[in-house]
Order: sequence, then structure tokens, then C-alpha cells
Amino acid sequence: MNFYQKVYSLVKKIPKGKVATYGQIASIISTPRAARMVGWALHVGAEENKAPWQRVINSKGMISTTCLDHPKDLQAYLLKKEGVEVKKTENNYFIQLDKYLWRPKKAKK
DNA sequence: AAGGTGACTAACA
DNA sequence: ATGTTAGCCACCT
Repeated sequence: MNFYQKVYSLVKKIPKGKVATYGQIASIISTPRAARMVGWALHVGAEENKAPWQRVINSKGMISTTCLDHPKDLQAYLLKKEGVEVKKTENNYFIQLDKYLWRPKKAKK
């Protein structure tokens, strides 16, 4: 299984109304520092693999989409539809990780 | 094969 | 506090 295949698989496991960070996903996959790869993997074939790429954001809880044509508006819109509160800022969107961050395996310790 | 890029993260100034 | 630089790992040229 390719790296991004894992990414899609994991992303698809994110429950509705929750979000995850690139770093966390990368960490779960087995490459804690390949956060960049996660985003890139989604970039190449998220929709193709039917993965909810909109639920994946950066550590700050903001929609990065650094240099893509993907409108952040769309991502924010989708998240709102999912039930996630998306706060709009001047040039970006902000999500409360404390409330909506998905916790795989529920590692409460 | 080597170098460069990238939807990131974290540390340093 | 914010801004910039470096490290990171897989894919592309």
C-alpha cells in the first residue's frame, strides 16, 4: 500500500463533524514528520479516492491550502455542512481543534 | 542518481 | 507576540 493510500484510508475514517491535522495523520500512518506528504497526498487524489480532504487541516486549526486554487470557502462550506463550526477570519478560516479535533484510538491518558 | 518541491511543523530571531 | 529558516519524507524531473 502506498503512502497516500494509507492517508486516504485514515482520512475516510474521520467521523463526520470532526477534523484532523496533517501531523497527526502522518503520525498515525507511521511517519510522524511526513505531514507535508499527507497534504500532498490529498492534493493528488483525495476526491479521486473519495476521502474527506476538507476534514484535514493544519496544526493551528486553520485551512492552509497554501498555494492551491482550491477555494477555502468551499472547504469551510463543506465543514459547516458536516456540522463543524468554522470561524471566518479576514483571509482564512479557523476551526476549534479543542472541540472538533478527531482523536483516533482515543488515547486518553 | 541527485536535486527540487510541497495542502506541514517547529524552533529561532 | 509575529516573521523567517530549517527539517522533514515521499514524489517528480
